[in-house]
Amino acid sequence: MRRKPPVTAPHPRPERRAPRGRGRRRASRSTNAVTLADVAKIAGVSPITVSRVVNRPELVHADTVAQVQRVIARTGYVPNMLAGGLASRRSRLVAALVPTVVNSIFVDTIQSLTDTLWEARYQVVLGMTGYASHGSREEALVSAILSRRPDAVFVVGVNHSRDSRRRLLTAHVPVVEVWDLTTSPIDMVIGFSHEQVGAAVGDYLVGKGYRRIASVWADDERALRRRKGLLESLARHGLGEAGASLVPAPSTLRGGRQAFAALLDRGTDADAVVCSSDAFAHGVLAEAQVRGIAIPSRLAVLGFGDLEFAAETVPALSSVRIDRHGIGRLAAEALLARIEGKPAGPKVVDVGFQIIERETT
Amino acid sequence: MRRKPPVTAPHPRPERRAPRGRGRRRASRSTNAVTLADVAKIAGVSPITVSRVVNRPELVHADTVAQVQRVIARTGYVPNMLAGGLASRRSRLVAALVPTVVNSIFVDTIQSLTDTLWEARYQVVLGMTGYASHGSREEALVSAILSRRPDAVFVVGVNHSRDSRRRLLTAHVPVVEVWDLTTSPIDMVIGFSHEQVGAAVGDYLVGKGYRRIASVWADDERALRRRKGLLESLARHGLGEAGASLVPAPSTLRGGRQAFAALLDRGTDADAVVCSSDAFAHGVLAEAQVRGIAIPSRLAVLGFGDLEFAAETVPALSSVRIDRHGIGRLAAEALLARIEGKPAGPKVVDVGFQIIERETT
DNA sequence: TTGAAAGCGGTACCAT
DNA sequence: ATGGTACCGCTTTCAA
Repeated sequence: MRRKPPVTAPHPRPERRAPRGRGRRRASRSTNAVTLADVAKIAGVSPITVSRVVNRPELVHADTVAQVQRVIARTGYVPNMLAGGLASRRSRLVAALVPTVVNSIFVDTIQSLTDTLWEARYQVVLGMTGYASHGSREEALVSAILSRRPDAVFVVGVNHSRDSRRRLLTAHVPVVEVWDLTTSPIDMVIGFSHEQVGAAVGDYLVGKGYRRIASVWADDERALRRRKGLLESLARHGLGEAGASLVPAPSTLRGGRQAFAALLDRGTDADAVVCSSDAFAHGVLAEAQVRGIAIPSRLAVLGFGDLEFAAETVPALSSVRIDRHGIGRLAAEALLARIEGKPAGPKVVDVGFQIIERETT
Repeated sequence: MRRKPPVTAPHPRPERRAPRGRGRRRASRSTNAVTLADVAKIAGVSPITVSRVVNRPELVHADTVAQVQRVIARTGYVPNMLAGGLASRRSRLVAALVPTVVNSIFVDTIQSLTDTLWEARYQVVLGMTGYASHGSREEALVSAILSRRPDAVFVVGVNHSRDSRRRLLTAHVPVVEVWDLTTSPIDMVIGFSHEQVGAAVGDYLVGKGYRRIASVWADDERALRRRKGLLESLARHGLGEAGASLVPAPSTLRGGRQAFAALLDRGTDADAVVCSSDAFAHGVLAEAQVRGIAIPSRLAVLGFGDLEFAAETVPALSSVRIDRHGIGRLAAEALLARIEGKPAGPKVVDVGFQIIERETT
């Protein structure tokens, strides 16, 4: 099998005479790329054998593998996954739809998703949908991304447009919705209840003795559901919201600072401020520092997300911890299982949350 | 009707009876997806006409367009870009290789890149290479990503492994390296000189009267080149570095805070601390606040990146502004131009930088 | 303006 | 363990 034809450079041969199986054409947009067929010819094996060496070497004799891999290395062959995906109906691509990666609580989740999928030889195409308040392009993005024929879809949130949901359903692809909860997922959902977070925060603060609770909030859909939970909790305790300041998503330190300043300028008498994000809370701390508002003695502050910096602010920020990495990893594992056709796991996974008490409450 | 040259047919097979142009098989992995051929049949036109309606409707009669689009809408047809990309040799995909998106200064650049490309109907596949200090997987990623046949590649940094560089070169695809500068780019480079940033920072601080300048730094390659520029500037002024504390990338508030604490615990007498990132600088501010170190009267602090929060810290952080969005947009435009085969623009674009003086210096 | 034929570069299926 | 054949779904070329 060591048939080694005079191997030189892997470049377009002039030899164009013999009726090869299928006439070769070399399209105009020259792509002098080495193909699997080229490798096969040089290695003196059939194309399918090269394919196996690349994808399932355990099916091929070790000597053949070595021989073929040598040719691959020498020629610099790079598989064409467009062709492979088309033929096998597996793109080895997972689409991830997120509102944004800027100042975002989702990046750790994406990181874990990507890392876990990478181990399984999958790659992630990221689609940024933008927040609804900024004119979401989720629909166009769903179409665009489905045309890549992803083997699975990861999407933040559970409330999608009718059209998006239908497209996702009819794509016949595993879908995991994350960072929220619903009883009727498109396919699977891994997240937590925002209402519960809000309620827990309310109960916690009231339990600590705070009575005049204000909020600094992003006009993001999930965030607003947390606020709803908060207000319901307060109501149960016979309390109302002691003022609120809404800011457009995404959350930034600046936004939180300005929102809190607005709250103060309106003359709030709050003894606690709940924020829809740690970034906002950080902004509140900054503004409080400037105005000489003692925290937590005069004002408590609570964030959301428990980002890495929360433990390091001054004073250290109390927050709500979400297992951001866990969500990404679990999502990847669930999708992989579904792609492999493994028995379906639970449709709904509640990863819960945890209030982390630090110095600001 | 598929006609094979008789000469190649080992077993001249009897003509398929099927009246359909090409025998349909419906592979086992059922993909009851509507194809372009299905749409064509229903609409009573040829496949190529449907293709034109989707991609270049201006070439098709308006009535035909309307008719076909109606069928597309009704059937829920979603083009298969794997097939399209394979046939046309255009994937409409741009690969972006970045160290990380976590706590990252690159996200705005990615955002602008993505947005600009989206307008031109291109999508971005993000590859996270990881920082060298964490075991970079750039090489594997380059291979993996090139197998998707991107129409262009965007990559942070100019120092790649020999292998990566070779692969990128032989991919025969427009490449833009960003966030750094070199006289010998793979193809194009859009960025700024890190040495110059360091030097400018040194000159600036010395000019402001600071003499004992310490640094809180990430062990990232580009960051270290900024430090080199800083040290050279100090040397020119007859000064040395008044201590340094190195931290692993990526930059976080925590890392900066801890590094600064270490510096203090070693008994530094610095009158200024330069940080390799705004996140680090923010951490320095936090630690200074805790320790009651007055800023800037007792200690000046300077960041890098001029992230959105820099203007809002207390006191407001002086920093080095980079046109993060501009780099992303310019990179997208340069790549698009090259994809379209437009006359090549400049190979090297220096977007410069700007020292933003606020309250910490 | 529209269409027929011939691939693009792989993989599935079935033999051997 | 390896190979022959027929596609995967779309676009290109060339012609009408």
